[in-house]
Amino acid sequence: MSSALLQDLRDRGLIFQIAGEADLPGWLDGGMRTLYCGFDPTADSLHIGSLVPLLMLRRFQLAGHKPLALVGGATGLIGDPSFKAQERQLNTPEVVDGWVEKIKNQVSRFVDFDSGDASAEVVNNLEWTAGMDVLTFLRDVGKHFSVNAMIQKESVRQRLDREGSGISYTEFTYMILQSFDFAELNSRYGCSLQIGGSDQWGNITGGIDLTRRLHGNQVFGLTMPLITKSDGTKFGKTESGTVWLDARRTSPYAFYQFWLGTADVDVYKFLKYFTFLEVAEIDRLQEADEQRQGRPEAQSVLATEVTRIVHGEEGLAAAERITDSLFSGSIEALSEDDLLQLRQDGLPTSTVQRSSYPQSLTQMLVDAGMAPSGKQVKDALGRNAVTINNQAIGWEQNAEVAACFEQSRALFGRYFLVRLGKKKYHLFDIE
RNA sequence: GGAGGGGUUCCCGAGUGGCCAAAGGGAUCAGACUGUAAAUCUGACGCGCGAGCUUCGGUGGUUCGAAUCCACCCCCCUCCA
Repeated sequence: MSSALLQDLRDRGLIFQIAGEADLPGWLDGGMRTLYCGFDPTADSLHIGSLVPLLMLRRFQLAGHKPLALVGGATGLIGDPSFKAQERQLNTPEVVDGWVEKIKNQVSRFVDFDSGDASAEVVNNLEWTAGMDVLTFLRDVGKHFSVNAMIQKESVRQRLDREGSGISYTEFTYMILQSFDFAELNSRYGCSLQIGGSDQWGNITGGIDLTRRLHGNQVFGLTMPLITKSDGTKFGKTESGTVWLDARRTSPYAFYQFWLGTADVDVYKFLKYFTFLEVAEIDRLQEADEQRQGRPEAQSVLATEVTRIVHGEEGLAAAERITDSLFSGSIEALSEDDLLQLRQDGLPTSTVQRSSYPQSLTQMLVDAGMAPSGKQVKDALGRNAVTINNQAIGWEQNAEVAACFEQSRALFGRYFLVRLGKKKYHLFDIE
């Protein structure tokens, strides 16, 4: 059953490196196996960078294996130096602890906890590290690590070689902690496969070595490729920052829009990475898109599928509702209920008092978070790139806020839909 | 503790007394072209509608004038002890 899984993962381009490649297919076919992937709490939410490993856990579960999602309550206190250019600021234990709870919750949505023997579990590595004393750690764990080998790892190479940065003993120890996790999960759960991003290779192989030395067991590792975009810019960022999995940080609407904006050259690859659609189906979609003139369908499929996975049917419906009304329907066609719904669905909204308008439009839009500085609004105004209820506003009207938001032009006496550029919308509720 | 090298606007990185709000590249934003894509071209890119205001690790000082010079301090890196 499971060599098929590996084949599928290969077809999707999801496999970067495998440790124990020769034995892994047979081992997976031999029955239900337990695997794990770690997620460190570096914020109160994971971002889309964690989506591939999360879905990977699910893919293994669907193939009949048992996934463990490890939330790094301990490792999150230390900070992973892998491929990081600089030493990171430590967070307080209280803060990290709060994040652990949130991330546990988040992670739980991606795997199935009611799957018989293959039911997922969430574990926290603080459980087996918090009580360990330094001498035990150094004698029982540290003794198995060769510093000579550790400094050879590519993941810390730039911190060791590069002039102008360095690495603290604390971060250098991270690898040992994560390795110990693997060994510990091996003895507690019989866990024998760790998956992670390609940047985790060094940490994973460290854990494989330690498990063999400590318990004499052969375990496996599998890494996924770094997600890249064809234009070389970083995946997962938008002008407003990171794309988070938490709906409170990135609304389902914004999330949906993020995927909709995927470049043609990347979209089929992302469909394979981020959805459960069959590879053959994705290939068919690609062919159909290539036959057709003009706009491909793939982006829409991608946005729909991923938004459904992360935010559920309801979140998807909200995102589609806003998208449809803003980008295809004309806003005059919206009912007051529709506007309220958009607001609830996560369309950015501000309430402004009629009596206390800001001095200028630039100020108002900056206050609303539509642009980081007045300069950018000014620029947009100069190019007729700002519209209020579909009416273009020019630079000369910058100081005439009241006129721009004149009540007679309002939708339902109070709403103004302001567009900046092609894609940024904001609803103003004038009281 | 000693010697040397560094800390510049989001990032990388020039700049060593005025022509510096500070080269260049990247990222980002807007416009044109399009398909809410890419590529390309154009413009913006410390803040402010504006007059103007605030920046080059920190604090003082020299000077008509300092990112640039001086003093002290903080932080980072390399080598030595």
